[in-house]
Amino acid sequence: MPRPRFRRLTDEQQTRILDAALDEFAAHGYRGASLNRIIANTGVSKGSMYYYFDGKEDLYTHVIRDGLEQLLAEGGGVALPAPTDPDAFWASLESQYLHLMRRLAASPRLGAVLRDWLSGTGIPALSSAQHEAEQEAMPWLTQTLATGQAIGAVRTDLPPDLIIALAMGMGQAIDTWLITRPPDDEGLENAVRALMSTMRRALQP
Amino acid sequence: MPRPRFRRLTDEQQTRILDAALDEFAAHGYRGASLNRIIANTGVSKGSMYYYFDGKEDLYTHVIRDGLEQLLAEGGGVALPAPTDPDAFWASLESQYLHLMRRLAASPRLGAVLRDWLSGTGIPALSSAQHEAEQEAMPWLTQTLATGQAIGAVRTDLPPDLIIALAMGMGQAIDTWLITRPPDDEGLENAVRALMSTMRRALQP
DNA sequence: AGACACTTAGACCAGCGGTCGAACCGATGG
DNA sequence: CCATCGGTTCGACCGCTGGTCTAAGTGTCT
Repeated sequence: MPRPRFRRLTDEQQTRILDAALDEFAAHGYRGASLNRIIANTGVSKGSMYYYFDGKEDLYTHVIRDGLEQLLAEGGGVALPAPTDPDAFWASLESQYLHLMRRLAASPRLGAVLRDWLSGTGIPALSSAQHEAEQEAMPWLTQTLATGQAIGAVRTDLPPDLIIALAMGMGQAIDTWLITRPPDDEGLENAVRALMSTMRRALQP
Repeated sequence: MPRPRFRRLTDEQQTRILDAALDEFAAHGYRGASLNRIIANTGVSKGSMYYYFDGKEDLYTHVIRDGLEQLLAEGGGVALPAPTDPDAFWASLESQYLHLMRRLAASPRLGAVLRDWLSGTGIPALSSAQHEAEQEAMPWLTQTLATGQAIGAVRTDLPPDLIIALAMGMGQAIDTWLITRPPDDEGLENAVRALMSTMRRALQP
């Protein structure tokens, strides 16, 4: 989504800009972030920044997409060998979720910015960023849901998007709850286990 | 939370200001709202506004608290005669929740501003507003949870605040899901029923 | 009448996201 | 060798934001 010009910069310049942006967005969220500060930390001029990106939202979208890609790329996104019974399905989900949470815990800046993005569903100015980046995660969600339903692991008496919304809502609840705790790995594992069993109670047929 | 001076204004002036604020906050959320616009619509001068309120956040907090109070006052907050068996507990919860949602559907401005407030948990600038207004709803939540656990309607193997977080997360999921639908009353009733049964699955012992 | 606290008013501030025209740079063509 | 022309860089500038501050009004009590 950045102008193609941006991709023509040297990698060093690109990462320099994206890094400054990630810093700022992670520290202050979308609305609190100052594009001027990002620009100052980058060293590039304002005119150049607006030459590369359409504006603040465009830059934000790019940071989010980049982060999601990076997060899902490493084995998180590709489906494991399709489970054929409910137990295996939920176990696989749990391990994937744990994997995801571990990666998020390992890169706090990315975690902060993604959480900010997730919570900002209602901000109208960001609807395009929303749409843009949702394409990154949605296919995985719907497909996982579909296989879950196909093998009888997930109930079919609710609209699919409602099921997804419920799952995401519970996940977010656990996530924000976890943030307030000391994030040792054992606690994380327990929380994820608790979440998945609770989710299974709610979402199985 | 407004300065005491504000309460000394005539009721008409107070509602004039609060109404303009509600309008603006409902239309643009906290961050998108323009205090200058509120001031212009109010007719009062900037100096006076800052004489009554500490600033934007203070005004927002007051609007939220006022709205919550108003929402919970009319029979929503007071506990029904304490149910003594799980079925009654969940049924009572369902009816209260339905009542709440109906009232929210009936006053869209209040709904908009409360949703904005709920989703903005992460905004650090609003943490005080958060704290302030949470006092309004928290006691009811914890007490309801406690009675639910006492009569065996709610599981006790998870930390109480986690249970509350999960319930709120599911509620929010349903809520935002509902917003995208045509909000006829029958649909609302079905959604609430689905939510409460799902919540019960997840949260009962 | 004078003093005093309360209230109102709006000019002013730094910072925001975003725009814009001038300057710079390397390649191309006469 | 110079002119020209896209692509790129730059920072002054714009209208707006939330917030501050001082000066002027207003009412009341001595």
